[in-house]
Amino acid sequence: MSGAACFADARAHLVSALDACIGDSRHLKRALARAVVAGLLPDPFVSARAVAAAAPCDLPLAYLAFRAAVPRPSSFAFASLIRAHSASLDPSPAFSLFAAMLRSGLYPDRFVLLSLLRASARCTNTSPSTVLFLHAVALRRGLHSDLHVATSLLHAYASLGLLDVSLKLLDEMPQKSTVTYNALISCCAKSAWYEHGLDLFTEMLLQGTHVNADTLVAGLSCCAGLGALGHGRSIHACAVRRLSCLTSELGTSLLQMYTKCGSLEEARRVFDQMQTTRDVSAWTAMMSGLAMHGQGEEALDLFERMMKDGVAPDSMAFTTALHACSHCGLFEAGAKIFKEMKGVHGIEPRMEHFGIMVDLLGRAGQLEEAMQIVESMPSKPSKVVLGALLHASMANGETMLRKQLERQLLELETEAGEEGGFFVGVSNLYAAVGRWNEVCKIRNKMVEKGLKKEKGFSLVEVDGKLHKFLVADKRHPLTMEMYRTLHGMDSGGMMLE
DNA sequence: CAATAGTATT
Repeated sequence: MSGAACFADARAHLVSALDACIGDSRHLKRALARAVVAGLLPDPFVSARAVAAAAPCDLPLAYLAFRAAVPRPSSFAFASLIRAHSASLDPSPAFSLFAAMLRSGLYPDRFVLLSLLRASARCTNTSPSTVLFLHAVALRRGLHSDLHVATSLLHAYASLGLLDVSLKLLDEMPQKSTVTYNALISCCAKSAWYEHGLDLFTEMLLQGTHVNADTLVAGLSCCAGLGALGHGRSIHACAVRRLSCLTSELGTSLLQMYTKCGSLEEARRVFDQMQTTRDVSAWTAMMSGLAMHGQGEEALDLFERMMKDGVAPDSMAFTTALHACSHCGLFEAGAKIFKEMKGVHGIEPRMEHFGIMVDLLGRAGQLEEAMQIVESMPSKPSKVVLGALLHASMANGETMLRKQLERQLLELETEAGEEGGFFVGVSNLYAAVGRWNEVCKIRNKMVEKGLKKEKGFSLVEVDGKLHKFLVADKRHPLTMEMYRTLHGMDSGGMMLE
């Protein structure tokens, strides 16, 4: 056998060995060691296969193989690493790798593009220009009409909150899949575009696009946001008709929908049906529903039962349990849970937990303790935490502290370039204590920045049709009658609940 | 090799 043939043979052998241990870090290390000994790891082809095999389970090892390539890593090696990062907790290194890839003169292919779009959608701090750039790349390379690329692109825009762009893209897509719709509907729910989400759901049914369990989950989130009980019920019926059993995801969405729509009874019924499929999410949704309806004690009972059932609480479960305590005035129970969170369960409290604790202690009149919480925090308190403390100091007549907090909060606001909603929130806090000077200052600042708060509105479902009412809305033909009824409820001493 | 529940606050 000639030298060249021998080399090729050894290389092929090694590559198949590498492929055989994808995801198995220990075996991979052994195969890599053999590659090094045989002097084959620098071969870009071998290196790339090693990167691909190691990336899903052992990133440092993948980088080792990546850097070994001579003269440089191949496109395939870049793609594997970028893909691994796009799926990880912090996808941002995917972009540095992409930059390095471009610098070494390699073009992004379909796989790289898909991974980068996924990374954009999952990063919390992606800038719109990143997605715009990837969009341009897709167009330039003629990949924009590929169904998966188009779906990922639409999802990337939607994750930024640019839903109008996503909807336009959807409109222009020659073919759309279930996944395309699911991605968009769930983003609508996340960005409070509930009505659009439900419209898309209906559109799917009308044009015969297949609806799966995930579609129903996304649709239910929209119903929950709208309080559209009727629509929620028909999605529930749809689920019962199509699926043999309730998955925990679907059950959890149903719980959320029913409790947010005010039907605790139906939520309970679903929860009872879920005996074998209850996980942390399901327990959490039920707890939150109870707390929402003023049943804090029951929520805490559920929290206890969950742990007895052997389901470990996570960060969100604690958020919910603490909120139940704060909301229902169970101050001692809340303090105990907060302590045990780290002490017994080893879960580090985060910003939300601190915020709820400050709120809870403030309501209990324990301002000292609330301040201690803020001082004990590992990072700078967010505006929510400071706002809770401000609220507490106002309720407790602490002028000094209040003044200090007001200054801090305003600084935070101005540097962050906030949206309208929070400005209004802060100005309401000032208004509540009659500090009209401060109210004026904030309002002026908002005008300067061209910020406007979206008008408040409520939605009411009657006979399956949604009706929208803006603040001080008088356009409905039956306006007078409605206001009369409202006033009647006020003065007639009619009690709700 | 496209998307994926449950929380808190405005």
